[in-house]
Amino acid sequence: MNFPDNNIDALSIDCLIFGFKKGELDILLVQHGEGISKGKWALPGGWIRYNESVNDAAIRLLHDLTGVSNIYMEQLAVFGDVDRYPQKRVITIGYFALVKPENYKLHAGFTASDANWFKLSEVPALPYDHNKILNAAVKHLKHKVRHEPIGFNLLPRKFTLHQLQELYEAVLETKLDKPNFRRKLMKMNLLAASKEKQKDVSHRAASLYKFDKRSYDRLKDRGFTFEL
Amino acid sequence: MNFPDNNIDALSIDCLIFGFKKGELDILLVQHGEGISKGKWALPGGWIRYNESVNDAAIRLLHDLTGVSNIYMEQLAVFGDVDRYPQKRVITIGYFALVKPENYKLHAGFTASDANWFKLSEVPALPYDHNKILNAAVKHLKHKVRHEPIGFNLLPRKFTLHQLQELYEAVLETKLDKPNFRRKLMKMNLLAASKEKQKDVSHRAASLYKFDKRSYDRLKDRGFTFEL
DNA sequence: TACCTTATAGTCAATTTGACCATAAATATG
DNA sequence: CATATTTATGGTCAAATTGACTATAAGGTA
Repeated sequence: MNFPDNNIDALSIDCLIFGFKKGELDILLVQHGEGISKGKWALPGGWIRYNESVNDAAIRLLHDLTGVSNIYMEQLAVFGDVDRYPQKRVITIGYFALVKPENYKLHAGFTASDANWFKLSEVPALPYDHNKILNAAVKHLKHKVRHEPIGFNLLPRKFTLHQLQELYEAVLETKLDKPNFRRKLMKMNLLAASKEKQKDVSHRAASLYKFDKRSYDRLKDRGFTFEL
Repeated sequence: MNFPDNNIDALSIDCLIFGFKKGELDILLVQHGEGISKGKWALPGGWIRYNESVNDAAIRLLHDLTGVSNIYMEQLAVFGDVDRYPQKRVITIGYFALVKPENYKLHAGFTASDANWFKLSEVPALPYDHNKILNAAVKHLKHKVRHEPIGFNLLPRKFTLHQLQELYEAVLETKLDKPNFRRKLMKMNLLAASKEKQKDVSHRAASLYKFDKRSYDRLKDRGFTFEL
């Protein structure tokens, strides 16, 4: 098939890129340089090219922003209210992504005034229906994190159990009991202990673990479902 | 805002309408009357009008087929591969819907040769990427039915615990222990017993229950989550 | 060395689960 | 009409899991 390389201009993609740092969830926003909403922070997004799949478009957009290409990503939802965008009818597909701290740096080409991380608690008023989209994404994250082992995508490749607990506490907005949390996670057999320990802490160093995707896939085949 | 009343022709909706009868899941398909795939059974779908929201378009399409307007419905996903549709680039939004047996009759205007229910196990090869979309929908149903009380949307308003169990057995493709299933569901406090009993059975009649959405909403506010 | 601080291990009662068995209520049959 | 048959509904019991804690270990720092 051979399509001209132009855009489908009624259909856009908006990215909901979450990060986790200092015990808080972050979201990546960009500053609009032109148009009606100039100067406003908004969800990063773009147009789908005529000869690329919707998923490929999302991958491309996420890569352009973060420089990372194997990022955790999934469709969130389509937002298609008639008046969500001014002047013309634009339907957008929200893409939900989670990035690890090691990929936190923005891609070359972006400066802090172009694109930046915002604590979820400090997100300003966004243009269009972007606040609504963000709320839907947060709700999705809260739900999904309890039913599938995706939280690891917000942590470094190697992490301590305490870091993992802090993540869940931040996402679910609740406190968890340390020994119980630990016991539950360990019994699932999803974490592979590495020989390494935490460094540069002024107290006993915790063991570092990795999420063991192999084990998870095996368990899932046998009917296991992650629940927290 | 005032838009011309034409279509956004790069974007369609396809509906995945599930039903449940005789212990088996059904899916509603329509027969194409024109075009390349003439005579083939396919997912029912249509175009989004320029002046209606995407959700409204889905509601309209579902109503046109089933005659029902308060049907359980949610977005499934966007399917946007470049070559999913012949000749031109069409991106489609899958809508997932569940209908109760009392709404099983097709809307006037459709005959059995236009639109019909197919057992999931007897679905023919469908055009475009419709089999892929259907598979995604089945997977979604299997997952969601365990984490949210949506199964009731496939049963009559009043149902027996055994009917409910049969539904879960069909969806999850597994056998469940009757007394345990019963105990678990009852303890959730989501089912309101009606005074009525099953009729026309040649054995002890079972009590009929209704799903109590009020209770569920109250419980959910207090942090309850449905798990099966 | 004493003393923080956090990691990690263990205890115990209460609850939930899984695998059953028992009884009840209705129709069907001889 | 008694008895079999069928499904509903109610229990039991050991095993596993959870929730709320307490205890000890392993570093650092004063």
